[in-house]
Amino acid sequence: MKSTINDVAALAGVSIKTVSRVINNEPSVRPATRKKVMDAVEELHYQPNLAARNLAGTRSYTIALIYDNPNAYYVIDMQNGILEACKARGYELLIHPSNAKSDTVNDELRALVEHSKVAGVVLTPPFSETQSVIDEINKLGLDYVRIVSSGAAEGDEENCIQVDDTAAAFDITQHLIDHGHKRIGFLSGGEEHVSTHGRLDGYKQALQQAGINLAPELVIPGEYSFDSGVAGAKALLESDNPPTAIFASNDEMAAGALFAARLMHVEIPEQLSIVGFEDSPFSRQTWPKLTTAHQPNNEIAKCAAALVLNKARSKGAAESAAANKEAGITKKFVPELLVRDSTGDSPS
Amino acid sequence: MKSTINDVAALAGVSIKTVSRVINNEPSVRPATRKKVMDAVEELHYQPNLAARNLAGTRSYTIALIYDNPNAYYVIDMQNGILEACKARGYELLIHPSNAKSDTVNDELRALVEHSKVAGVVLTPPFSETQSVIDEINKLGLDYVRIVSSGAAEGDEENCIQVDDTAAAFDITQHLIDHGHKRIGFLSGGEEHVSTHGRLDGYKQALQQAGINLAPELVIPGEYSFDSGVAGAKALLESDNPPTAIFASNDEMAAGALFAARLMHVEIPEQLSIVGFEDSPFSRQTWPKLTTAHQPNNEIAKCAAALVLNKARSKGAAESAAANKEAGITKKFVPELLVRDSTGDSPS
DNA sequence: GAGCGAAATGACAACGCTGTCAAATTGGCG
DNA sequence: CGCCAATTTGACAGCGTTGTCATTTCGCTC
Repeated sequence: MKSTINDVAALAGVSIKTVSRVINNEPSVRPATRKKVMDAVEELHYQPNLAARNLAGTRSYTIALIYDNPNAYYVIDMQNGILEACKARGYELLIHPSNAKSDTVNDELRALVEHSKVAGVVLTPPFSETQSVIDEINKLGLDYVRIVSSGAAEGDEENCIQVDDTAAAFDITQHLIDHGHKRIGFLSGGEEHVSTHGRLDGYKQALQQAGINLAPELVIPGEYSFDSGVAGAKALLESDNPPTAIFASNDEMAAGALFAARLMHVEIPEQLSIVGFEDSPFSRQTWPKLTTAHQPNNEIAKCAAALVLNKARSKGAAESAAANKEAGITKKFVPELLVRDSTGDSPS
Repeated sequence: MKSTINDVAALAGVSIKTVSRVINNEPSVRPATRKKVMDAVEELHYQPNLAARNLAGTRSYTIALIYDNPNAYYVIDMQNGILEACKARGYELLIHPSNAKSDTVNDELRALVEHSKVAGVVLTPPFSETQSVIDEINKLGLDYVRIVSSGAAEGDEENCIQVDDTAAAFDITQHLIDHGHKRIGFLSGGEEHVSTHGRLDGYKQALQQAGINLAPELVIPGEYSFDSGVAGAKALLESDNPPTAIFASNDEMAAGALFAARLMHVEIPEQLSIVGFEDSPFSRQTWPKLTTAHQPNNEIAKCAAALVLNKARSKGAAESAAANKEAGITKKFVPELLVRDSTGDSPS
């Protein structure tokens, strides 16, 4: 039924080692031989057994996605993107949700390597921005790719897929300013995320460039959640001198802000403009639909996965190939402004 | 660094086979020996290597989750539940999104078995309700658990985790009836889902029991999506004799209905009541918050995973254990009515 | 067409575990 | 105290690959 490398070798009339060479794209196989083998592979629908490969080889065919993110859409997008890249190259993906608070990631990482012989990992915030995690990974000799907010790439650009939160936040804020808004509230994400600071920076830069003074009371701390968006927007709207627009650090918070506005009978966008960030599916399902910044998570994930996979692969093969193959992999993304219905001209 | 079964055997002063027996909980090991081995395992932090196990054994330590569902929350809940169960038993989970339309599942299933030696699968709708898929799985000799709408369990209750959509839909409809609603619109999910029919049945039964005639024009076909909810609700509201309440087959459709209502300046719940189904996180983030039926997906997934895992395990061990272990596994769930703010008394 | 270095191929061990089956140990009983 | 059956333990092969290293074949040169 299921064919092994032996079957292929027999059919092609070569040794199993030669088959191994062909399927691993190693050099030193004559074209004629290679063809014979490939034909046999084709005919038998041969697929190398992963367990055997992982066991025998020095390199492994499994990578892991490590995350701690309550946002289902984000996780799914990431996951699907990585899965695509894996499938294309015959790799397997281990999903590993963890807990940033509990501080057990490092142990889990070690277990992942020893227990399942993982070759590489894709790290998402906040792990991707935590030094101790990166140190551990280096100690373990794992290949990795960090999906980070630009600020966190430091001297490690090689291993990072960057999202330029600052530039995108600048654009968003500018959009608000263009509509005549001068008092713009800012709902912050969690302190531990570098993106929180990046987005705040973009907001500040846009204000400054427009000659608008930063009003510290308009910047509300929060944590990337719906409830936090509700609370933040409420605080803002109940203040003495409420803003005419609110920049929520992500779509969930924006949805929360929308909820708060509704609660307080504030019309959107007539009396208040609200923007989000990420372009989550539900930013299209709110009323009104949210103006936001499109963050292509699926694409980001695909690039991240392709990057780790190339690394893992280039270990054995020609190192030079690495740079070569990175062509087609985008390493820096700038979420693009997406104007929908939650923003309009300033009422004042 | 990483210890193998040999290290444990050496430290415990026994053969590797005995160690194997202990870690697999096989009988025929004297308590004293067992303890020696367990101490050694402890001391070395030994964890069996999964690739080796999968390669050597007849049984495997990997299961797969097969799904085709655009609802990120659903998938994540399922996934996390299964992951928990897997982790507890040292299993690995392969995530396998597929496409019900493309009809490639069967091939993919086969590849999963041959390529990765998967031992069992958890199937979610619509695959769990597709006979050809189930046939293929049986042919492959895979253990499986189907998460299905009650109607689809047929004579295969043993392998099913059932969700009683009919009972839950009945309760929801009853809730509406209790509030004086007599014209209740019904927004259907996709035809291919058995749950669609189950929910419709519950709706019909409640109407009948209350002596309300079914108005066929109030039942709108759709497909479990936001857009479909918008369209369905619009059609209903624009009709000559619009309903005073709408039962949307899931929360996404309900959110769509909310959107349509807003568009048409219909106040919820004053002029129209809307209910959803599933208790997705965003049913709490709409305005107003949705009345819905709480479907405990995470719990369902955990039970499903525990069930496949028990099956895979009991293969070698005492068969009798199976029934025993199933204690604690719920096999039938009835989503519970959750009254929030989108329903109220009938205006008429 | 003999000789040589390079390229292509193959034989075989090893990866870490489980399954099979044989060997050793145990305990009960006459 | 010895014998036998039952229980416990171990030796060894094998799972399907890859890595190492030896062997064969090839393409030239003179």
